[in-house]
Amino acid sequence: MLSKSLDPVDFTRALADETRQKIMRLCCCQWLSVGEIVEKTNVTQPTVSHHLGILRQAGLVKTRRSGKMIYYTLNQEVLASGCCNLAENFAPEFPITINVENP
Amino acid sequence: MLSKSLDPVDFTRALADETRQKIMRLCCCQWLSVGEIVEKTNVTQPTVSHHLGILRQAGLVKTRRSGKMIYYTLNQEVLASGCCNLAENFAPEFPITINVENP
DNA sequence: CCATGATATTGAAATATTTATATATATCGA
DNA sequence: TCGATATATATAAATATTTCAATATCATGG
Repeated sequence: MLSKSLDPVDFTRALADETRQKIMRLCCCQWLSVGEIVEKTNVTQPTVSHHLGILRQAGLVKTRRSGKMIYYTLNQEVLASGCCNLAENFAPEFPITINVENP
Repeated sequence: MLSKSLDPVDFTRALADETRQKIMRLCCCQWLSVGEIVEKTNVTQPTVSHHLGILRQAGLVKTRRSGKMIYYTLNQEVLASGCCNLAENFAPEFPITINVENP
């Protein structure tokens, strides 16, 4: 089942930052701990936490705790449905569909 | 032919504002003059011009002059391809396609 | 329970964005 | 060309965002 998608303003605002998109790229298809994300970006740990918080609030990441570490991964489903929602709202003449993978 | 789409950061930043989305909604399927857009929003004419400038720079609106007036309409094609691009970048597991209308 | 390591939160500085007022530019009709 | 109207630009104030240093919280091993 596809998730309920964000309001387009909230959705785009959550995405509209270079550092957040860098983080999103990093944990797009894998689970990374905060420390690993810090290593792979040029920003401090609190800054990474801040951006992860914004992404989390928007439902754009999933989290999993393992011991002291918290692992993050991008929620691609929410991302995809947000993109479709955006297109449905602002580009109705160019219908877009998600080709959901067979389960 | 589908246009070359924006960098995801530029694309989302252009969209990430409530006033701009209001303007985008207004001129989504119609041509509106700046004055008409001002009437239908709660902001002043310079503010509308400012936002139209941001949308124009991102290629998200088309313009047409008729006498003293300049008409704007949303470039749905750029919008749609930007959405697809975003999804391709950040949600590769949920492939999205534009169903281009038959020409 | 305490010390340690991982992540989150607080507070503040730097920067960017949004908005409005004032002004400039451009087009048209007389 | 002048005046009127439509839109754009410049400037500045208010607000929001990004970032970091300092500190707090949370989970684990001893």
